[in-house]
Amino acid sequence: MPGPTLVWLRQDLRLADQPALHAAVERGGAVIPVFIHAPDEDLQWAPGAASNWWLHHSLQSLNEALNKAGSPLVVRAGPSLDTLRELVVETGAEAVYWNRVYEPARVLRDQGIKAGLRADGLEVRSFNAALLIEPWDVETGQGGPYRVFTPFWRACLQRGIEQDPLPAPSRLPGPEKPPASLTLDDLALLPRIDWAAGLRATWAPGERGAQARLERFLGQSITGYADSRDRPDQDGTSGLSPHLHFGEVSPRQVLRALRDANISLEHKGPESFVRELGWRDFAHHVLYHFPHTPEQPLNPRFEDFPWRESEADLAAWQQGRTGIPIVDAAMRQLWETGWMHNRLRMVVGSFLTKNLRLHWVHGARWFWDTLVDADLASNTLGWQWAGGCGADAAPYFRIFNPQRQGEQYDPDGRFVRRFLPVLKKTETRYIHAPGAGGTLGYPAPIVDLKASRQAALEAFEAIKNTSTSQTKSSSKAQT
DNA sequence: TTTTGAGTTGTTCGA
DNA sequence: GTCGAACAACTCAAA
Repeated sequence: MPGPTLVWLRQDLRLADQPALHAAVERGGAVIPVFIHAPDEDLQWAPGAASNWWLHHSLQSLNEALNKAGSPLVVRAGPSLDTLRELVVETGAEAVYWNRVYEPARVLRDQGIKAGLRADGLEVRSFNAALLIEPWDVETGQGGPYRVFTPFWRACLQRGIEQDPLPAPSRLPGPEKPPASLTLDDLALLPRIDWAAGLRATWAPGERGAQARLERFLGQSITGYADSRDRPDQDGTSGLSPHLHFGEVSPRQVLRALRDANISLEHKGPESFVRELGWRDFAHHVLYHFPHTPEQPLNPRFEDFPWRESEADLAAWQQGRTGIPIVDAAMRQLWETGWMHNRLRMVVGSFLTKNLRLHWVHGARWFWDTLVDADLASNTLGWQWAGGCGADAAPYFRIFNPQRQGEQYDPDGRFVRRFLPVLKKTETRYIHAPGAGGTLGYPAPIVDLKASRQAALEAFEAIKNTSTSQTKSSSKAQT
């Protein structure tokens, strides 16, 4: 009988299609699932408040499932390597398994941990649980990483993205004597002042919540997804982003569910949804190969971009009082529900970086603290794209007109009225520009859209020919 | 090495 | 309201 296996859980908080857990059961011997709280190891990108709220509930749900299966979750706090070593001593574990993560700081950390534990004589294995294609699985004809989505995705599809998900273990052999565990409350992940009512009303963290969300999406919205996904006034998106981030469901399981429901990937809706899963992988690809991008522009020309600094404007944006209804409603949706519709992320991102001309990192930081789906890869890619300095080969400087976006994608103003009750009685023809019709209690725009657009174009002119946009060389790391 | 085709999500203007 | 063209002429990736 082999000695126990520690399964170190991070962003893979599920039992089904769980490669590390599955391999630990296959190995034989006791299986000890472990969660280690070590936010310091994420350096300046430690999880934010909304993300921690989700994590608490996801761990709670996971613990119930693990208990039922026969081996309760062991919760610890402290440096990951030291904690794993302590647990090895306490349990007599002979192996440590985990599923890989791809954030630069964690990649480095995990390399060190793998080497350290192997030097201790342990069997260490890591697995892919989170992506269809891992960052090193595809490369360009020249042998480098991709910087443009479409060729990346073509290469992924050519390679094949479907793989059979693993079944959930029916039973987990627990240790004879379970090691001591902290309670979830000990981790103090929940806010001290309870602002999470809107989150509770919106979300059901955990593996079952993820399955329910997936089933609802496949039953309701996937057929018309190609169009309805752009409509914040409709329930047209999957809402799977936080579940995917925490690994409560895997993209492989999502693909399998599509197949099981006889939904053809050839059709427009499903095809565009699966491409969004591709964007998720692409974000991980870019972050892995360009680890400086959470703070530095992928396109180095933007190092010289003349960003403005204005705490007042930043605060107005954060708090949803810019005087642009679609922007303000979106920022309040974020604050209340911990989530924002994808199109609105582009709209508020463009407004912050182009109209207010504030640095995109300010936006990335605010999203990081307020999103339940905050993910370093996706957040970084999204904000670099919004700022114009990222993986977007378009030959012009893209500036959204938020009023126009509102009129186009929230034509009746239903979304705006939902999050800005002060505009409840505003006529629809004025709902996206109440400044023109005059609405009591709603601020005038803090910036003139036309003039600020012009100023952004001029600022872009200033850096256009400063240098070639050769990206910084990538620093590859091994896992 | 050089060439070629193509690139998530847009806006404005004028017919 | 709708449609097509102009915008300005950039990079990426593959052939």
